[in-house]
Formats: sequence, structure tokens, C-alpha cells
Amino acid sequence: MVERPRRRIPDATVERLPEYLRILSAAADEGVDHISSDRLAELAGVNAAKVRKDLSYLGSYGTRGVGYETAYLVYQIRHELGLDHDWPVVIVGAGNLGQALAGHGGFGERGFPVVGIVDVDPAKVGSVIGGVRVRHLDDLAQVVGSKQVSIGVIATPPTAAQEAAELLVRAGVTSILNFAPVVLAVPTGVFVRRVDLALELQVLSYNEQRRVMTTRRPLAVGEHSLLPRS
Amino acid sequence: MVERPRRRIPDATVERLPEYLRILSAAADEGVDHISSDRLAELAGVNAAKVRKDLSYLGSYGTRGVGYETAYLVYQIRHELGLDHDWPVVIVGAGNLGQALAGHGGFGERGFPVVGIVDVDPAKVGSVIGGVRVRHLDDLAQVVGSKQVSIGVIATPPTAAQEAAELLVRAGVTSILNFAPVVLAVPTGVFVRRVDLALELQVLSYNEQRRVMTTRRPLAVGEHSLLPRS
DNA sequence: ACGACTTTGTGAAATTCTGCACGAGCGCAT
DNA sequence: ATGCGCTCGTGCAGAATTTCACAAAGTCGT
Repeated sequence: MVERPRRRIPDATVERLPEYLRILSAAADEGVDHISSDRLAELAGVNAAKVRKDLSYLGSYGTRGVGYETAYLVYQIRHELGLDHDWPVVIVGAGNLGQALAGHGGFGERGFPVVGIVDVDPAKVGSVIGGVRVRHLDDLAQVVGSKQVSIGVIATPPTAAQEAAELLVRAGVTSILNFAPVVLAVPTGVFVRRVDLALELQVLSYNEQRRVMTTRRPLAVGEHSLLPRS
Repeated sequence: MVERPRRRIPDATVERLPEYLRILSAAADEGVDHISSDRLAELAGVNAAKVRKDLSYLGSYGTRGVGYETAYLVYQIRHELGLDHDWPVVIVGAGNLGQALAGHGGFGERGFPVVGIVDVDPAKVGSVIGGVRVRHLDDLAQVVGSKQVSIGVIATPPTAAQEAAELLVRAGVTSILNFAPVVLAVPTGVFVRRVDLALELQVLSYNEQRRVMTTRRPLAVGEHSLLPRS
């Protein structure tokens, strides 16, 4: 039923597919059975040609004059992203962030159930967050092994992140989502993506800074003439 | 003392500057007074030529044969990113994520003090998180106005995100960091950056998926020959 | 003072990504 | 059956980004 695309999908496209998937899933839930690249582009905030080119990498075919069949496209993207099955994740670090991530619920709903949380702090071990009992860092390998975990999340303080990464890799994890503001050294073949909150804010700061430099003054309070009335 | 660069700094470079800044700050704290582009590139996990080109946009000059003066470069980058002064932020949504962000402490340390948290839930209003009292969403405009806030953080459920954005913009916020998996519609001139945890996991999932397709089997448990022994 | 050595700054090539423009395919009305 | 209108798929050009390669400019030892 499905032809597997032979060519590699560009990184930029891979990063947009989850967004398309979210929009398409929502549309499908609302009973929309077909959607055009124009409409999808509008909802995703990108160019329509880009949407078509992105989707063309899937080898998935839309219907000219009609658009894409929502349900089929959802299936296609999910398949391509490897979301046919759940990916259990383990979280290292049960601090503020680790707890929020585990308790968030969004992970499980989207196919990434949290099957383990570990921490070094004995005071945290044993408590239950989001339905999962916190275990000691020493048990990491056992958790990863018994639950076939291939994705690890690092939510430790920066100083502990590298060690956490090494323990994760040694336990068999091959993909890491790193929330610590640290560049991790990992063996070839292990994928790492970083989410750096301070970095995001600093980029915003840069933009604000430039706005001031450009306009010679900050936007006055309440000044935003283009704000649509709701 | 400082020449303001005339040309615009490329987006890709702006996103790397915070990383350089972090590394350089750490180096400076350790007493390192000069650093080469090679070393900095190694620590940042990027190409050395890229580091030099990035830094050249600052108009900052290194010294050939020696490298860059750590302290001066820190000053330069901070200045360019607009980090000469603090940027107060307000968080909308005191749920799991909002609480974690507010209590995290990392924001304030890096120049983005949380000066306000708002929520619609009366049960949450009045509680104190990270030293800040949660106020009602209705007070948003007052908080933003009195504290001269130009950066807002959206940590609400997806369904409330668009409304939160509109309230933020109406209150005078011009930059938004959005944690909700939703594409926000905002007036021209308002900057938005999104952090989407599910998206990050899905990209990792794609990579894992491809690894399986390529090697015809998952990496066996414990198999990671390239892991450096510590 | 000078040569050997190091490291920057930057043209230019290579690569990746974006956006336009338009031919081609499909459904529908006539 | 034919024509019309809509939308996809994609070649291509341009923009953005990365990487290479090397001259220029500085330090350091003698």
C-alpha cells in the first residue's frame, strides 16, 4: 500500500512535518477530508509551494484540482516519522523541569510515553510523577533495558548533563533530547537535539534590541496599530 | 570604544551567538583570557571557519596568531544581543510548565527575570512560584505596563495560546516565546519563537526510524562501540 | 631584527533551502 | 465528449548558509 521513499528527506522538511501532522490531525478530527496546499500553508504559516515540495518528498500524492486526502496524509507522515508505534522515553532529572515534562501528559498523548524517571537525589526517589515512580540514577540501565527505551531526555543541571548523556548512551539510548545548556559529547551515531530556553530568549532580546536601534525608540506602550480587533 | 556593526547579522549566526557567549563566559570564569576560533569551535561543536565568520559580523577583532580576548568578546556578544540590561518577562499559564519555568531560576540568572505570572485558575492565583505571586489573567496588562515588560512566555494549553498571545500583544508585549504547539497569529512586528517538545521528539523518532531502515535492525542493547571509556 | 609559526579575516566555491512560475492532471458542468 | 477551473508537482533561479583555502598580520624565540 505504501511506497517507501528512496531519497533522503531534507532536514528542513523533517522539521516541518510534525507541524503539518498536527494541523492535519486536527483537521481530520473536525471531519475535513481534503485539504489544499494553500490552506495547509496558511495554517502552518509557510509558503504553499514549500508545503507541496515538502509533501512531495513523502512520495505521497495529492489529487490535482482537489488537494490532499487528510486521513491518508496523516497516515503517511506518521509512518515517515516513525510514529506507527510508541517510543518510550526515559527522563533523567526529576527537578523542576523533569517533573513538569513527566507530568505534562503531552508526551504520552503524542506517542512518547514516559516509562521512567531517574534522579540522584534520594529525597526524590520513590515519589510518583505523572503516574511514574522516580527511581535512582543507578537503575537507569535497567529501566532502559527492560523497557526497550531508545530516547532519553536530559533535564538535569548543566554540570550533570554530560554524565547523564554518557550513562544514557551506555545503557543503550541512541537519541537524546537535551534541555541542559551544554554541548554534549556523544559517540557517532547518537542523535542529540537541544532545547535551550535561554537561547530562545536571547534571540528575542536581539530582535528587540535591533528594533530599538532601527526605530530609534521602543514601541510605546499600547502601540501596535496592526493588532486585529477580536 | 565599540563600533556598532552596520550590516545585519544573519539569523543563523544570531542563533549561535548565545552558545558562544555561554562558552566564553565559562572560559572567562576559569581565568582563560584568550581563545582561538579552533578551540571555541570545538567547544561549540561547529566548524572553525564558521566561528570566525560569525564573530566577524560583530565587527569585533581577534588578534592573529593569538585568538580572541575572552572578556572583550563576552562584552561584545552581550552588547550585540542586547544583554546589557535585564529583560523582564511575564509568563502566561501557571500549570506544570509555567511553574517549572518560573521556579527554574535559570531565567533570572541569565538576564530574564520573571516579574509576573498570570493564570485564569482562581485556585492558582495568589500562590507564589519562584518568589513571584501568581496573579489573575485580567491583571496582565497592568503587570506588563508597570514593569515595562516586552517579552511574554506562553505556557498555556494549546487552546488558550492564541488568546494569550492577543492579550500579551494588546498589553504591549512585542516578543513572545511560545511553548504551545500552535501557530500563533500576531501583528506584523511582533516576534514569536516557538519551542515544541513534541516536534523535537518526532524529529528524533524520524532519525531512529531511518537508522532501522538503513541498518535493517535496531542497535543492539549495549552496542555502542564508539562510546569513549571514561 | 628576523624567520618560523600561529591564527585571523574573507573571497569564492559548494551546498542547502526557498519561492516563483507554469505545465499537467483531475473533477465537474454543460 | 469537451471545455473550464482548480490544484498539484517540479524545474529553475535566487537567497542563505556552510565550508574551503589562503593571504595578511600578529607573536615568539633567538
